Amino acid sequence: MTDQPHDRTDASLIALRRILRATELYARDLAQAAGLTPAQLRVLQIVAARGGSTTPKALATQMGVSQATVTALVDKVVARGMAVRERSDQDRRQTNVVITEAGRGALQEAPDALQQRYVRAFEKLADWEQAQILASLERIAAMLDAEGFDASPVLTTGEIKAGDRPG
Amino acid sequence: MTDQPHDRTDASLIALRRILRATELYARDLAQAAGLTPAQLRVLQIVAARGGSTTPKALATQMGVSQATVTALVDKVVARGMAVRERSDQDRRQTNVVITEAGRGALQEAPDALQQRYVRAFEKLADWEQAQILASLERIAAMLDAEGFDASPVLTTGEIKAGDRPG
DNA sequence: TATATTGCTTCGTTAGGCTAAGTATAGCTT
DNA sequence: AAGCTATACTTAGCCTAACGAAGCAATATA
Repeated sequence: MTDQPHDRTDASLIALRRILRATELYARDLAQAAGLTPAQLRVLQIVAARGGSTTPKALATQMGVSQATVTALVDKVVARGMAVRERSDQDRRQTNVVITEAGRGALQEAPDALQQRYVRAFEKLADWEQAQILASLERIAAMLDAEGFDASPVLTTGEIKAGDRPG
Repeated sequence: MTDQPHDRTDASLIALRRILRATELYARDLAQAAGLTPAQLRVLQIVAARGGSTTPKALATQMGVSQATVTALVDKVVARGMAVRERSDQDRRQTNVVITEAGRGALQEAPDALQQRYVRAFEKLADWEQAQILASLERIAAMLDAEGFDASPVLTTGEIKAGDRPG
C-alpha cells in the first residue's frame, strides 16, 4: 500500500467498512446464541444498563427508533420471559420495562456484540497503541457526529459499565 | 477522562458505538434523498464499483447475504429503473445486473453514506493524523475480522474507487 | 369542567432477511 | 447420448424491524 493522502482516505474507508461489517455479522450470531434477535438484545442491554428498569420512551430515544417499534420489541422480550411490564406508580401513563432473572441470564450468555470480541483484543495491546487507537476513534466519532447531524442522543458512559465486561 | 487502561477500553467502545450509530442513522437519510433504501443503494454502489455490471452471486458474496435476498433487492432497483438484468452470453445460467443512467444519477445524488461525511473531514486532517487514524482503523478491523470469524469475504479496494469520491 | 399533552399500544404497511423448493444451464461420467 | 451432479437464479412463504396514523388512558393546564 502506498502512502499518498488519497490512498489513505480510501484505505481508511475500507477499514471502517470492515469494522461495520464485522460488527453487523457478529451481532446476528451472538443474538442467535442468546435466543434473541439483535434488536431485542439491545433492548435488554439498555434496560440492564439503566439499573434493570426503564420506560419505552427512554428506550426509543436511546435506540433512535419510534415508540411503536419499541412496543413491538418489548412485546417480544416479554413473550420470551426476559422482561416484564409494570405500571409506574408515579405517573400511571408510564410503563416500566423490568428485566427478569431469565433476561439477565441471556445477557450473560451474549454480553455484547462489540464487547465480546473487541475488549479481549484491545486489552492485549501495548499501552501506547491503546492510547493511539482511542484518540483516533474519538476523532472519527467527532467527525461523524458533527456537521449538524444530531446523532447519538443519550449515548453516555452509562450505557457500558466496567462491571458489564467479562474479564 | 482519566488514563487508566480500563477506562480506555470503555472509552474506545463508546467511540466505536458513536461511529456505528452515526453511520447507520446517516445512511437512512442519504438513501432517502436518493429515492432508495440503504440496502438498495449498496447494491447500486457495488455494481458501479465493479464497472457497471456484476452478477447476483457476486453481490450476495460481497454483501454477506443470501442470493434470495439479492434477488429481492435487485427486483427493487430494477423496478425503479436504476438497473436492468441481462442474460450472460458466456454462461447462460448467469444474469448480469447492469446499472442504468438513472442508477448512476441516483448514485451521484447520494454517493455514499460513509464517504459523503467522512472524506470531507478526513482530508482536512494533518498528515500525521491521517496516518495514525488509518493505522488504528486497520488494527481494529484486523482485530474484529480475526478470531476465526469469516467476515468480509470480498471487500477489497475495488469497492471504493477514487473516482467515486466527491472532491 | 373542558381541553390539551403525554405515554403507550394497536393496526396496517414496507423493507430486508432467511430457508426450502423450483427451474434452467453447465459439466461430468459412463 | 443419457444421466447424474453442481451452479446460478428465482419463487414462495415466513419472520423481524421499522414506520406513521389513530386510539386510549392518565396527567396537566386553562
